Amino acid sequence: MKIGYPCINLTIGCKGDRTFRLKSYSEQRLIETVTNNINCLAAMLTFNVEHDLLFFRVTSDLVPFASHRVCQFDWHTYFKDQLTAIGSFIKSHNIRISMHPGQYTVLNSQDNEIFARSIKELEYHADVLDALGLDASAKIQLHVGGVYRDKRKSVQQFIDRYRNLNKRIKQRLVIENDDRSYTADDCIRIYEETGVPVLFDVFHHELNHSHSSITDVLATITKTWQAQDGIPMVDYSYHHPGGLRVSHAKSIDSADFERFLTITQPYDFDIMLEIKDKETSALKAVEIARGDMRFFHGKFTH
DNA sequence: CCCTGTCAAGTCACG
DNA sequence: CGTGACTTGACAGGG
Repeated sequence: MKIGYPCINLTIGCKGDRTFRLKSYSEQRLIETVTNNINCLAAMLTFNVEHDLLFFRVTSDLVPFASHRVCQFDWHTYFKDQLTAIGSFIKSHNIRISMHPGQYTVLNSQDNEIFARSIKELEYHADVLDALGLDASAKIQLHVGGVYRDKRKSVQQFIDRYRNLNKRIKQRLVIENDDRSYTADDCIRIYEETGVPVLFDVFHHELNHSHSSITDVLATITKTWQAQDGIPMVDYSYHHPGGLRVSHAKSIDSADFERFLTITQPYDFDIMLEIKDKETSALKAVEIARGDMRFFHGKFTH
């Protein structure tokens, strides 16, 4: 089990997700921004290793507009040395990496333009992970997409599109249950048709689930990850109970997290803590996991 | 320097 | 029909 947080670090004063407006695009601006973001990525990974945070999500903003037609720059070659070095660091410290394209990436879209842009975006994400030299255990997590008032048809569209993906993308793509349209059970059904691994989001499951319990789902999704995929990834967050607004908590609820670790004790997976204060909560989670080894039988990775 | 409207892109629920 | 939420605030022009 590895514990991590997504995309940006709020402690080290360098977040690595700098971007700019499309109107102000220039090759010079892109190079400056990507240089900053890559340097910050290296700094964040160094911080993480020093603090036993061995799971990290790389921001989709690493190379802004990379999948947009305005970007003709060969960033892949230009930054080859730096990316290779970061990839070596990741591998030598056994860090698990994920990426998560934004809400505009919709593989099952009914609009062919949106579909084509989504492919470009997935290619960009695969480019980043390939440039880092990472194997197929570095994943790109994606929601199934739109429902378009006909879930059966929309699921079939996803399956057809998935089957036609390049191997380069397919070997990295995993699907994640979302908070309103596709439940973990829906994702599992898609796995049965395609073999695509299922990333379990605990918070989304609480908002949008069928009958299955957390442990039922974990038992099933564990089987969707094959040897080359690595152990399952799980997104964990927490929302304030009883509140009118349903939103991610500012900081981790230690009791809830400990309860979660306890009920999921038979399963091994990497946990991404999607909590606003980022590494602060992830560090608390590491302390909880480390301090309560009787639950984990040593599965927590130091 | 501060303020704030706007930002590449999609889908869906809510009023 | 317009707005907000989603994985998230930051950019950039005007005062």
